[in-house]
Amino acid sequence: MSVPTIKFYVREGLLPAGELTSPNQASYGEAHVRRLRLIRALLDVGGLSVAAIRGVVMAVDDPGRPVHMVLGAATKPLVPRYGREADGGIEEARKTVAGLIEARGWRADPSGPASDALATALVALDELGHGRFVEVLDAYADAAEGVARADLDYVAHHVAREELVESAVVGTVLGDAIFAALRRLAHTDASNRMFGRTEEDGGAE
Amino acid sequence: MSVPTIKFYVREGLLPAGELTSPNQASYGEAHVRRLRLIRALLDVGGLSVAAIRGVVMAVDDPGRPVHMVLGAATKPLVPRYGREADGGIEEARKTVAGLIEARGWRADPSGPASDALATALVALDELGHGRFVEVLDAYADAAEGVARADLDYVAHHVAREELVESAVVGTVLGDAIFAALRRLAHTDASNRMFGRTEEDGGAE
DNA sequence: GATAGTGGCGAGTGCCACTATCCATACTTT
DNA sequence: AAAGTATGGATAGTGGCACTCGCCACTATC
Repeated sequence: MSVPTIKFYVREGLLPAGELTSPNQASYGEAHVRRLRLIRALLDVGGLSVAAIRGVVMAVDDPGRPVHMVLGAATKPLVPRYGREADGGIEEARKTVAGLIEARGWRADPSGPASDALATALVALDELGHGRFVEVLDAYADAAEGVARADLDYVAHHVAREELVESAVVGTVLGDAIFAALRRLAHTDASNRMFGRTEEDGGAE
Repeated sequence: MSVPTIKFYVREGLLPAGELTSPNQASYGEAHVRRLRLIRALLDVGGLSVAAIRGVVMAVDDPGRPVHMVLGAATKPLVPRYGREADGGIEEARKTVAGLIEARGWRADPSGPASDALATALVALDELGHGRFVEVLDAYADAAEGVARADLDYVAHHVAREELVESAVVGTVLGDAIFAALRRLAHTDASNRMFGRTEEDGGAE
């Protein structure tokens, strides 16, 4: 971690400035190192932009807000922003999403950012000729519930209350990466069973 | 979709040039439109780079190769490239991953890119004080297997053999996005149940 | 026959995550 | 005490990437 980079993060508001002991001497503590690791994790593994990370840390550092609001604010920058404003059929996709939320009994906003992201992805899939994919959406939702349960379980056992928000952010971002990697491995396994290969370089999907 | 952008894609090798009917007139067909949609999906939803997409389409278009090799080549650019070379403890994480693959009986390469990505994420988690997370890794793996089964099921029923490779790419990328969104929704649900909120703006994580 | 569009190509744009340079001051070494 | 080095702060520059512009010769269209 180079010094100029750290200065850059301080300027961008990702990292609090060290406490000045003299006009040109500042001291950094364990909290700074920890924050730095958080930034690197969100940046490298999560692929977040500096602006998004700024949003996250501002929410994490906000002292007086009720927990669930901080959670909302902190995780809002985590859902990726899709460029295109869906050429068409987005309404139908939204209905599908709303129906899923309804059927599952989820207490979630059918017009929130996560629902938007889901609808956008479904539209893209449909445009590529995979409209029938919605038929397996339930299996995905089952898996998502399973993962969410595991996350809650972990949080309940291993996370202190004051670390809750940061843990939620970390878990959301790194959890995505971990699950994606596991899915790749499971796909590789399936593909190799199907086509009868067992070793070699990259591993077929 | 602006004309210069399309010209750019052709130049970058993402999109085959149209068939020239005159020295300066080319005709584009359904295949081009489809390819364009694929590119936009990978770019916008999947967040792939142009270079990665070039790798994908080259593999997809390669006619003579055995299916599993094309699958491997096509999905290789899909696993994200993490910048940092893990400060330490990567060896232990690798062992954890290898152990998981072994325990699951997965036919997957414990030193392939997906395994690498998983190990990197685990290291990052550990550095942030969440080393115990490995305890819930099995639940994640269960979910990943469930999703992979659903994917296979979908492919078996709805995908023609000649579309297999492209579908695998699309499914890998969009599937990630879809699952991530569903996970967000499931988290929102859990959080709202826990903190007793039911509506309002963004949806708390 | 003027306007507008096309293929092809090199160069330019804007955004983003850094990185280099500078300055004045302060700590460290000898 | 003198020399060298490091730090905080600020401004400007770099490189990569996904486009985007402008130019050219030519052609399709009104």
